[in-house]
Amino acid sequence: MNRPALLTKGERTRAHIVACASSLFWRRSFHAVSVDQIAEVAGVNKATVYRYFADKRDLAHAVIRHNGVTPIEMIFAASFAQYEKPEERLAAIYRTAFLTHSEMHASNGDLFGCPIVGLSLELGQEMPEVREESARTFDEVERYFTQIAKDAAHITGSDADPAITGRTLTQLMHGANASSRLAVEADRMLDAGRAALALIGFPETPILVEDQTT
Amino acid sequence: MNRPALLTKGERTRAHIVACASSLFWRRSFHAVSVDQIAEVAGVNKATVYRYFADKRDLAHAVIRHNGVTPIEMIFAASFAQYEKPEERLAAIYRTAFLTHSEMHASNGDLFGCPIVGLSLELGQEMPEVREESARTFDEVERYFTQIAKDAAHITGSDADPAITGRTLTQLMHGANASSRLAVEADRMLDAGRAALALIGFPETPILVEDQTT
Amino acid sequence: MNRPALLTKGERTRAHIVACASSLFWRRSFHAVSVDQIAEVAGVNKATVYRYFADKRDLAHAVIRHNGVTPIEMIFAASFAQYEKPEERLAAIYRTAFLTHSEMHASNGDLFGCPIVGLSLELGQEMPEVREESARTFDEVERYFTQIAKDAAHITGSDADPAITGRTLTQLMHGANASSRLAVEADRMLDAGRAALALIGFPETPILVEDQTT
Amino acid sequence: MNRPALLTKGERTRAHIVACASSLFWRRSFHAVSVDQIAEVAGVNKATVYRYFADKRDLAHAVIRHNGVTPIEMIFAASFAQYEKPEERLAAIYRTAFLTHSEMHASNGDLFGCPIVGLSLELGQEMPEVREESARTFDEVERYFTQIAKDAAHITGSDADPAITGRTLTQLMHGANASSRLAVEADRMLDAGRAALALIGFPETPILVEDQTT
DNA sequence: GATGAATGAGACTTCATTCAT
DNA sequence: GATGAATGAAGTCTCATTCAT
Repeated sequence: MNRPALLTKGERTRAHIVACASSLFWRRSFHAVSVDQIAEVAGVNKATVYRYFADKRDLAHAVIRHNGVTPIEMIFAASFAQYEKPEERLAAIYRTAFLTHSEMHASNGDLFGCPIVGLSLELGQEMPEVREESARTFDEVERYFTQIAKDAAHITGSDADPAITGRTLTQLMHGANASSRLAVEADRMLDAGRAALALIGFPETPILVEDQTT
Repeated sequence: MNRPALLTKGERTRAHIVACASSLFWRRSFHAVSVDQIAEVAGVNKATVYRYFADKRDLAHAVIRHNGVTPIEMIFAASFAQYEKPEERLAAIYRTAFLTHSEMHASNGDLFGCPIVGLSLELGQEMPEVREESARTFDEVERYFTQIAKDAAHITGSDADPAITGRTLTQLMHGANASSRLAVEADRMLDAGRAALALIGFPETPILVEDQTT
Repeated sequence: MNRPALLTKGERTRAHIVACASSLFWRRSFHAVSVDQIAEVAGVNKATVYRYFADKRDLAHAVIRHNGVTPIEMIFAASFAQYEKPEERLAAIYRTAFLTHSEMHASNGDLFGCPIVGLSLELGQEMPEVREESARTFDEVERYFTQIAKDAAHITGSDADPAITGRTLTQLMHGANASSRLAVEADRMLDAGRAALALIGFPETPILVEDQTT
Repeated sequence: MNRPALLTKGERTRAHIVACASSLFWRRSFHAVSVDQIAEVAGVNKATVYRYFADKRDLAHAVIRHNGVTPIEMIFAASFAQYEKPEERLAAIYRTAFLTHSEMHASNGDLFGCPIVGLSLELGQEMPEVREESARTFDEVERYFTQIAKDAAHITGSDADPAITGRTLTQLMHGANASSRLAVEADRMLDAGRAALALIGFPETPILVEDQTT
């Protein structure tokens, strides 16, 4: 999508289908979305979907991969690239997550939490590879959080184990996504963000520039 | 189930169907399980299912209610009844959750996290009532956790807002369930439990009596 | 079909579906007939077909079994029951086959040869069990023909091996069916019948009472 | 194939596609093989298939024609060219058929009988032209066999009608192919060959040089 | 209170075919 | 002369649901 000319027509079609499927799975779950609907939303014939994906399960794989790399690059790596201080990095991550959720809520009237967790919980038994792939993605997330914890401990002089703090930060983000979606309140993200900042010893760091709570 | 003689035959059949459906939905998601399969597992005719439930969605409601009340009674209320100190209550809650997950893993080779979240994420859009019902359940959980936070703050003299801590504890439990299932590791529950105890100011409280980390 | 009251409703439905499928496969081959068409001809819903048969292949099995037992009982056993002399038995078998073909030709304008061979040739690779089942059926046919050959040799004093003659008679019947269908001429059956009678040493035995060669 | 330099590239491509389709139809039937598979086996693009053939049915015609001329040239004409005596010609025909089947069995583990009959039986209703074309082919076969019968009668002094014997020989060959394939035994070909030789009055003529009965 | 039998709608998937390059 | 991309129609099979007994 960001390298228009470098993709062949087929690659573009494929990527477009993945994006559409991803969005639909996110909102309505894997089994509640039919291949017909995916094709319709993507504006292609159903047979075209099957030209690029062996079956519906294959689409789930592609979606999980798509959503594993993309958001990490866009949220975590971006925050690390832009900021140096651990608390600012953490704040940036939650800020992005919160804003994403807020916009989603404003434009859709709904809000869909983490695009991977739902799919992985749903398909965990049926397609263990999907769960494994998303577990790998969250390991990567945990690495980012552990780095933040380590840097923060360096500054605060805390002797807490950064690995453990990293895991807690990861779980807190899971919980933030889940409770945001269940309560349909983006603010839950901010609550979690503040708790996360407190956890690494920077309770005062603001997440939003102003008090623009939604 | 705990009041055997007070249920009519029909009520028992109904309860049995709900229990079977709950277990299946938990493991394989709502849409991946057919009414045929529920009937088969329950050992009744499919038409019998429809005698007790208007349709499949109705079953989802029953399951959510079943899983909202039961675990709270069994885990949270039990812990409050048995212990007085907030840290012991919190430790008991995580102990039970951990042991449940461990046993599940040992006997099934798999482990299914929270029986409500998956269903609610899956059906959030399609059946908002389900999401609302489970949101109510988690509000109740949050009340329990807030009580613990308040009692703990009383002892430690912390001036943190118990409402906020309660919410964080709730989100952490969400995250613990999610990461346990995704990683297929019951130990994630212990990690979260320790983080939770640290959060309320009792980092030394043991969750398990010994080091029986399965 | 011949024991109306002894079959449950389900068994009748099942038998009816098999009969319809058999007729369609015979005329148009297995792959050229859709389950929809079978259901329509049988006057039942497609899902009903799948209530009685695991899949379309399962229907092929049922059809092969249906056509293995029935015609042998009806043609071979009947001829053996009615006649004693080997040449009369052989003549009766060919007479029945010829008349069946003639009637088929008269009423349908077409003529479909052996109801098993086509299916078995078509599915030989894809479903070896079907081929094996029909091979067993033809072994049974060969046993009948071998018996005729033995009885005939006893009378004529021929020292030809009845097993070999039995096999030749079987192959000749295969060929008669094939060439009748390909040429759309029931008379081919008579040609083969006369050759068969000559083979066992009774070239003069008439197949039809009169010269009613359609 | 035997005039390499005289074919244009297009003609070669076309012939190659026919050969591949023929082989696939033979093994797996017409309807069980998709145009995709034919293209893949032939190593060409699917659209290329449609450059040479109007549709799939057209391919069936080409295949029937291909298999009508070729084997007759190769088996019957060759035998007539090489031998003079009718019994030697007949033995040569069955020898070739037997060896072809044996090799097929040895190399494929399976054995596919006559490459025309299956297709014709399958498509008899749907594409009468196919059946007619193959009927013509078998008329030609019958002419060869009738010639053998006439020559043999001349030698033996038999007064049997060569036309009738020719037909019987043709049907026997049909039956030999069918029973070879159904039983997956090339030896059935030899059985039929011996019966055929007996039929024309030369029961002692050997089909194979030695006793190399695979 | 329970069940065997049946069904319409819709799921996933593949087919033969065409078009633009 | 050949191909990658696309499609409408049709295929097999399953679903949630109902009815008669």
